[in-house]
Amino acid sequence: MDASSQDVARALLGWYDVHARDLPWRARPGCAAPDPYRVWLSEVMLQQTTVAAVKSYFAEFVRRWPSVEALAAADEGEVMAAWAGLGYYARARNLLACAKEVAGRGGTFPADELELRALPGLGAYTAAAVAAIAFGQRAVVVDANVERVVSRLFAVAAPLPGARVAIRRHTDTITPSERAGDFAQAMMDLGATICTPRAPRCLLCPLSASCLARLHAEPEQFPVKAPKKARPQRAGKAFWIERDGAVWLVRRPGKGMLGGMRALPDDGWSARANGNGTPPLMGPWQPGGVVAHGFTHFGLDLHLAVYEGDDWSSLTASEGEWWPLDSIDDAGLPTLFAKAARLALAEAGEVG
DNA sequence: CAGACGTGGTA
DNA sequence: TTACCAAGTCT
Repeated sequence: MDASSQDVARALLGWYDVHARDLPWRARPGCAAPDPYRVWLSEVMLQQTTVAAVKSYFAEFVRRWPSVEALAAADEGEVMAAWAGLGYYARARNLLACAKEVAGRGGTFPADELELRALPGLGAYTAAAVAAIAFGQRAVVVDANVERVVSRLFAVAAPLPGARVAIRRHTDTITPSERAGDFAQAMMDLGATICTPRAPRCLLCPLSASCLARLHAEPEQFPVKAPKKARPQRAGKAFWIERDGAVWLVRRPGKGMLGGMRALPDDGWSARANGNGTPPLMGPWQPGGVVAHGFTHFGLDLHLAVYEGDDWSSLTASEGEWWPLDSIDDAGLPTLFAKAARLALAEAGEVG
């Protein structure tokens, strides 16, 4: 590490000592060492997810499952339901699988980055982050914040994702041996509050004197990104089947879209194709409203179809369950189907 | 390696 | 309203 790299780390840590965000999963300064369980849980929740969205989920998870052993013993359906609304549901499946692995080794997370990387749901970023934040290891932590800060600091002209190798090399250069966890969190706090995607607050930035983007061009021009592909628009149906104050819910297959989540029956829509219109039982159906929902890789117009018949005999318990409408909020429906349920209940309310 | 994989907030 | 963006991982 040359002198200027040390200057960057020193300036950033000095700024962090004053301006660190107070977040629920962070150890208070001067208090006990961070709890690896809380660090890991928060890092998984924060993957592609905002701090604001994570806070209430983190509080509820640590309340219900205060330790990795407690989480490892949890019912999978309850974990999936507790994750409902947070998105990227493979994270919840991997979370439980990881908890079981860690519980199997005595409830102790490995402190080594490579061993962490081998656990379910821990990729390059999360393994480095947990090694640094929970265990104080020097690890090169690169997330979207760090990519933005570093691409500006060094005016990296190559577009993402190809520039990742160069950005990682630059990050390695400025990462200190001491306080590696604070350094990583400081980079992320800087990216979240000062070195923002739009209108960065360079006048408040502790690194502005070293920033090549600020020197040569507009900082907003970094990071350079490859153009994005168009997002297809799809249409499909969700089926609302009500009986004696309960609605028929199914469990989606373990993998793929909304995998493992409780759901309304649907007609097979996907990112690739519209639904085929096939309902889960024969009989009279009435069209309901439409829910517009945006996924990362496609948009969906979900058309609600309401069953108006009185023969439910073809619905078997192995395929689904009757869920009481007065506790529909506890069903653990992902947001798309929670919206659809809200719409169905609102329409029923208007009629009745 | 490019695509699959959620959702809510912001401009 | 559309588009982009957020502490990525897996295949």
